[in-house]
Amino acid sequence: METPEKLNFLEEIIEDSIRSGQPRVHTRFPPEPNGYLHIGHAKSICLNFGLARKYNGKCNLRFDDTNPVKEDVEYVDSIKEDIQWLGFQWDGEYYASDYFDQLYDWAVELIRKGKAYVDDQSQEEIRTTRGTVTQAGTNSPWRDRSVEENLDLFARMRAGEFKEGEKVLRAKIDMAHPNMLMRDPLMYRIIHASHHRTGDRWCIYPMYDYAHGESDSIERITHSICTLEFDVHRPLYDWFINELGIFPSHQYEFARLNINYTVMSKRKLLQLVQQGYVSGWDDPRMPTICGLRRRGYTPSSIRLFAEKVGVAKRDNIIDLGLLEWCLREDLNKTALRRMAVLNPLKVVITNFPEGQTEWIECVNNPEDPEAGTRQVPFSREVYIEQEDFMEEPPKKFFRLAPGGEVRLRYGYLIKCNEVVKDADGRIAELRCTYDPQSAHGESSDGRKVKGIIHWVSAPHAAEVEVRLFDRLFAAEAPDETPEGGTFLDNLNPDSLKVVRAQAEPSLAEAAAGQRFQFERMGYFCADLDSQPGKPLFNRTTTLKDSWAKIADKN
RNA sequence: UGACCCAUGGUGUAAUGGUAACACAGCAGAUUUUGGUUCUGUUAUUCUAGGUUCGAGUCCUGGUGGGUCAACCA
Repeated sequence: METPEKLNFLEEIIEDSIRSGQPRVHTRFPPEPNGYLHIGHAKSICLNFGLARKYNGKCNLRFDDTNPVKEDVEYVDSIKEDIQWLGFQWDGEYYASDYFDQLYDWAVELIRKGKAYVDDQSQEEIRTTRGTVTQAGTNSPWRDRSVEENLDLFARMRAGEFKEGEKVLRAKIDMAHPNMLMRDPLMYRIIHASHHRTGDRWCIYPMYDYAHGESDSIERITHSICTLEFDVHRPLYDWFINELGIFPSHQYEFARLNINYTVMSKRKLLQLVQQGYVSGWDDPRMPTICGLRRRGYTPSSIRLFAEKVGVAKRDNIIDLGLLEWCLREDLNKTALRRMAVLNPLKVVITNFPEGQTEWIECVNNPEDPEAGTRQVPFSREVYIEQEDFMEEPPKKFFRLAPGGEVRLRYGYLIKCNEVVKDADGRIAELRCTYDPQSAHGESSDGRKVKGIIHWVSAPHAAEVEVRLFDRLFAAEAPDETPEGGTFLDNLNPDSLKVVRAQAEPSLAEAAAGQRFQFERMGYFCADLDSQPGKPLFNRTTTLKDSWAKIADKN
């Protein structure tokens, strides 16, 4: 039985057009190269490339590079890297700047048709005569210049005869239009700046609204999808295409992705970087794609997330927990298990011979038999997690306590006989005995213990640096601040904690980018700066922790 | 106060005029050498008022609530 597939509204639109005889699907992902991509862009990438893939169509990568003062090649490189890392490949690499000549010719055509004019008003005058959302604007005194004069002035704008702000080219639509964007929108402005691709060839640059639809049209894009805030731009998008009589691309809008406990605007992310609140665009706490990558997220977990959040036109705030769930879903199946103790407490096993090492076979991944096993050393002195021992355990505490017994994961049962304290009364070490008959899940008399804890042999342990990340913001909606506040006030002061951990020896040789599950502690990834012999791990995310909930209730 | 978009469990997303469902989260239990994983069960949903219809989450009208738009940004 085939279950009917649930289509999102964009797929509905595409399938409608297929049914009516328009089978071709061509999308595009159109970033401006003025910053790094974030998880919100990942949703758009998955949509554009995913739709093309699903309907045997194509998806272009097009850089919307119409504003030379904001853009840079540094960004185009990072954008390409991020898209490929996510698992997508574009069918063509294009730049809006490749169309500057065509766009110029079309502007001349609109002037000839009496649909565009050169305006001499200042920026201030243009702003005030545009009116407001409730009041109509007023016509520019230059609105009715002759075609010849407009042609001459526009050519001289291009030739560099005017200073920035002296003149602009405007579409002649309707200064009383209820949609503000239709009140004689600007098509070209003068910018005497070098462009990262066209250099100094141009000193007039097209605005987004004039360039975007035409670029889509040139590439014969069938479905131009963008976020909701461009909805009011659609009439203008259509207006230019209609007036020019060119290939009719169509724009469709979907709700952008929002996630709680983070910010998604490029401006704010830039601020975090520039003011040093994070170490860079790829700080593992950032919602940027490079940040998530460095943190240890997998491409497929992000694709799964994009699929799970779906696509609609309703504003949304997705729970960060869903992204983490998608990550664990992936990593649980693929990450090799290792043992590392983040907050070590020394345990001496008094009845284990001094100087002896026993090698214990440990499963690399219980979810994947093919991952095999490894040998881990065991000896008289081991480290366990401080939080796995309590002198006065609460109810349902299955871990170690005075007189209590737990199993060392993959190893023996140990019983705590003595708690040794230092001069300040702090627990210095535990003295335990082990049951030599208790390997492989057994015990000398058939008794069962509920607690299983991870451990590392002290003399064999590798000391490693581990960075424990928490959410960057303490507030669910960091943008919502009281009067006079900023989103920076909501930064989580404890978003980064660095510890020196004791890890099983093999971890010392981890290569940058390798992912592991440290049993019972979470998923970790060797950082970009990690080197064999001097490893550095990022905690990608914790494991689900149902004990924490029980402990909270106590 | 203008135009446009949106409104379904806590969070998302479906239901295409005919039994309101799925995922995450929550809760309860089973399994488990990770308090992980897996499995089972379970709580909880159509903004509001009218209208059309045998029948409305879906169509229509009004209201309410949220969002977008007044950069020579994209």
